[in-house]
Amino acid sequence: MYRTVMCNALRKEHIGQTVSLAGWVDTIRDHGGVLFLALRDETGITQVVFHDDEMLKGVGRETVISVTGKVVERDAETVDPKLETGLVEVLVEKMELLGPSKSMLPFIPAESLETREEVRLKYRYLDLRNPKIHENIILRSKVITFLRRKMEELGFLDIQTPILTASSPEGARDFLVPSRKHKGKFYALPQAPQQFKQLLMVSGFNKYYQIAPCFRDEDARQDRSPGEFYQLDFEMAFATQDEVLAVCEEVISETFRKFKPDAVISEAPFERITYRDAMMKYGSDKPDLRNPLQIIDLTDFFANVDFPIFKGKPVRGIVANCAGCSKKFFEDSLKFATSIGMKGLGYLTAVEGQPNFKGPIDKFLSDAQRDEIRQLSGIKDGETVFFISDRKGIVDSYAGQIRTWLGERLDLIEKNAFRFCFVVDFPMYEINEETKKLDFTHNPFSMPQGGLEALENSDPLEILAYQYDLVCNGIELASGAVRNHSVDIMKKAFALAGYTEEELAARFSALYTAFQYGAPPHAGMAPGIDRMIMLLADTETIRNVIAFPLNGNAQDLLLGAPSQVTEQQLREANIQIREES
RNA sequence: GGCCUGGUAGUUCAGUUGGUUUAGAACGCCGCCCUGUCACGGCGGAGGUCGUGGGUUCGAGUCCCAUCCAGGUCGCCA
Repeated sequence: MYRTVMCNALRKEHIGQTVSLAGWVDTIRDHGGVLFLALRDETGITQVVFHDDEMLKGVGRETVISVTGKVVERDAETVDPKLETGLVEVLVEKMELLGPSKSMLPFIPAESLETREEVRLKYRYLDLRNPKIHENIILRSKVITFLRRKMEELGFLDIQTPILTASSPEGARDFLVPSRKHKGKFYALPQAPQQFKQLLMVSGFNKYYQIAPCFRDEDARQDRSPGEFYQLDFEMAFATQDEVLAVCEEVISETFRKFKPDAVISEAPFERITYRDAMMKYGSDKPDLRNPLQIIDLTDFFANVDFPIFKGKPVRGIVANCAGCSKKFFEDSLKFATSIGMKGLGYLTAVEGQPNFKGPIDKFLSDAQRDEIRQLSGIKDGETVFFISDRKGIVDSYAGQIRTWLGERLDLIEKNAFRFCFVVDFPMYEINEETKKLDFTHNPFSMPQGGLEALENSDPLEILAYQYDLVCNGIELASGAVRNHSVDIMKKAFALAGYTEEELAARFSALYTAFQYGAPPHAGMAPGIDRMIMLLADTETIRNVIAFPLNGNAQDLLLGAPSQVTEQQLREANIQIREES
């Protein structure tokens, strides 16, 4: 037996007992004749005391030892209030060195957060000893367990789908795995279990879920780990959009309430915002509702103002209280605007008791127009309205970025809050700027609103899909859709995007065929596990909630992946490496 | 792939307009001292291809060019 108690177990009532502890040496304080050693395991720290420094030969920081000794009370003036075990200590009688450690560590675990990420990832096992990072991984485990319990309770079945599968049409780049037995052919790792979960619905499974690994060969972001990530993937037969959103609401809000009991969390039902409204009011399809600022449309107003720069273009306005803002604030706002590609940033400030506004655009306005803009914007004395104008297609994004900048700069973002909303009614199609042809906006599996009738009789760009996102604090947490389970509607939907029935049948042969043998209507969703835990752990990079993450360059610095393989492995996989000139 | 920022001791960083003999600090590491610390303390010490290659110059950590690496960001991505 290495230990009889863990390092956070001992309390006053254990005084007098003989115990064994095992763990890592956190610190050693040598007083010549008496040595204090902080022994750490996953649960905490216990101070153990040596009176013979010979016993500690070869023991340094991060050495793994086990000790046996008697639990004694600490004198009142020597208790350590920072430790839960601080009232007692263990007088060591016997020590065993279980795992020596090099004395020169790349970094001290407790200080890993100040260390370059490259080094942290190379010595990830040391990094993971940092209690903060360690806690994130424990939290991850607890959250996933909670999600599983919740899904089971709601009647979902946990079903595994293949990892070695066929290249799928999700839109991202696939990871390919060469086939040994089928020369020149490849498996692909799933970008999501999309087609399989739909096939499960056709198979008669009523509710499916899975903590599903997803693989996409795309570049990393702060909130997007490269290569692989996990989703709480679920799908429901005979379900409407509202029924899916209700499940999502229940699971997500309970999860956040359980793991963030002190935070302000949106009450279910979460606000539903149409894609069109989100783009207009927040300038983004993933609005951060902690930011109270909203964007207003001033296009019609400026159509009648003799201001050449805005003439004939869409114009957006944001009212913010900048009273007391310095000249530098306005200079910075302009600097930010130009940094994101805007040509300028106009504004007007309402001054108490004055009919005219302060700001460069005022001189273009008539008195009637000044009244009108006060009405339209609801601006009050001391407030400023900022104007964003550019061509359609980019003006919303600019307005959104200005909204975010103002919110952050003016410190308007609500603290310790999780503001959820569903963004719904995404357009089914969009125009591809290069080819001038119709593309699916999201994925081609979504059901168009209005069904076949809409596809046949409406302007395709006006058709909405039963496609929805869950957004929290400006982060896209989940995405889902009511699926298109009708072959007839599918044919028409693909025809509009320029695919023949033969192409449809070839590209999606499994679904295309399966749907001809009795497919139930079905719908689902997939919240991102990593992002959810990132929010719950209140950490700024997604790599802090993954035990062994790839770095931003999609490399595993610990095991050294990707790596070269032997000639024989290449031969067996029927792969030849092309020499670049 | 584009752009921004960075790369100096094990780690985190400083290093001025190119010029102070031997490139510094903190933490860590090693040695000695210390019987009540808890981020113990004191004294002493080791530790550097200034990312790499080339160039300018009497002289380069510092300037120029190229290149590699890292972080962020856009493209990409649900």
